[in-house]
Amino acid sequence: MLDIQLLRSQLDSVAQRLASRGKPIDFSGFTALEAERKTLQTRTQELQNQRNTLSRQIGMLKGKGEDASAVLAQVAELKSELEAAEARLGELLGQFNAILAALPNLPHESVPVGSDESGNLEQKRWGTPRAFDFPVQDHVDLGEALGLLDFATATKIAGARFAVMKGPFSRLHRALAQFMLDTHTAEHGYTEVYTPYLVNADSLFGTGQLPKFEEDLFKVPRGEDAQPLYLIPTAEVPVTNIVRDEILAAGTLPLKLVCHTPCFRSEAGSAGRDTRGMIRQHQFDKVELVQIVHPEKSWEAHEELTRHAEAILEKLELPYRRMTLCTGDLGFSAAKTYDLEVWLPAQNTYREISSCSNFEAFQARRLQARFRNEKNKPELVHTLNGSALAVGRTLVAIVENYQNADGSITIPAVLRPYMGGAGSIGAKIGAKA
RNA sequence: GGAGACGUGGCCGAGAGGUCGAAGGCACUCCCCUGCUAAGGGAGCAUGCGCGCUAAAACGUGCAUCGAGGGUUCGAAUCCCUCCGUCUCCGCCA
Repeated sequence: MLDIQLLRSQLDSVAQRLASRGKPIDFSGFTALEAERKTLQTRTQELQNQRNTLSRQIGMLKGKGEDASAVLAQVAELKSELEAAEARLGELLGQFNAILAALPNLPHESVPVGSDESGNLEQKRWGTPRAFDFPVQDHVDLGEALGLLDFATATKIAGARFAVMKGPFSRLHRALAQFMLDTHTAEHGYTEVYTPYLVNADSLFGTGQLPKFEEDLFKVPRGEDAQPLYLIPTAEVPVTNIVRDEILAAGTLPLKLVCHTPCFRSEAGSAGRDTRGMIRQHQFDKVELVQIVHPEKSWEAHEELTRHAEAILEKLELPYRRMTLCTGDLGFSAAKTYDLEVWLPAQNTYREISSCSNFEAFQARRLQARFRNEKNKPELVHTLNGSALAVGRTLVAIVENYQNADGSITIPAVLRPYMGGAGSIGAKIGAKA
């Protein structure tokens, strides 16, 4: 959420910066709305002040056993105007809140202006895509041939966009998550957390998924009057919400948290995209990094956090590149985002495997997540997060990049301890009857 | 699932329709006192928003906020309703 003060005082420059995201927002009604708000709020508070003053008099008079009917009559005169003013002001403030809740974050000055992903800026490449001397297969062909990846059964159990893994694939999937968690906790200074996979609407509002993006979520209705819950689309939601409505002591920052969870996305707007394989699923695992930092440290933290994600790819020796998302491709809540894209030889391209964002105070304002600053005053924190990494896509990347001519898959050295020492996946087990 | 109790400032805790944004304590900040071992005295100390002043603060003033939202009332922390949550007992259970 943007600062309402900023909107009031610098509407034009805010509108301009938001327009760089591609869809210009119509602020034409805003100025009139704001003018009405200002006079109405002042008038309402004035009336409330009169009512409060008179009511206090009534209390005093009655306390002394005196007649208060004259003052009561005075208050009665205020009543209708006050009620009307309060009602109208409530409407106006409701409209402001709705506008505010739907406005995306301001892109940082360093974000390149562009209309879509073609405007994203490549920052760096790491590693060299391997040259294959045999026809490259994708993870679906490789996995199904090994009998370790089964989409047909997943479809039977649940539907499209789910996967069943078996044997060494399942273990590799688990190994990846363990390896990532161990690296971030042991080498990057993160504290591992375990959180709910179902969250309430307040939490999703806090990180920015609600109210605008409800159709991307799986909603779990409950009883008649009970509030619905939602399956988390990312651990960002429960983990960042740890600090919702909190005022943190100054010494507790930065908070560096890492969390492995499944993520659930309805992929409502993605019908027909990436329908093959494990790239885009309704359910996938992810290891997420979250940092809650002092506002002056967030840009530094953004670089650091991105490096932590890159470190995983480097340890796995997977070629990748780092992209700075342009204004048109930037997510709703982010001020700046680096996407890490891993090389997928079967697609002969780089595909997103991590997204590392600085939200500055945008989420913190929604969350009312604050800390006591140097003046001992509550001040909004800055929040950041990044995938490090999406586990399913990492598995895809390993299977495809480490494939051998015979259809077996070499296990990257750093993962072998997690795989019982195995150096490759090759034997066909659990083949379909 | 059944029965009961409860939700107040950073924390603990009083208040039970009127001058209460809220006693008292702890913590914290500043000042004074004090040559010692978590000593004493004084002052300050919630958040958001509006308006004024300001370069911006500080400051002044008003409004709102005692889990959240509604209601009753001239007036609600206090009464009523709904929701959220906590605790105790019983039942059930991975």
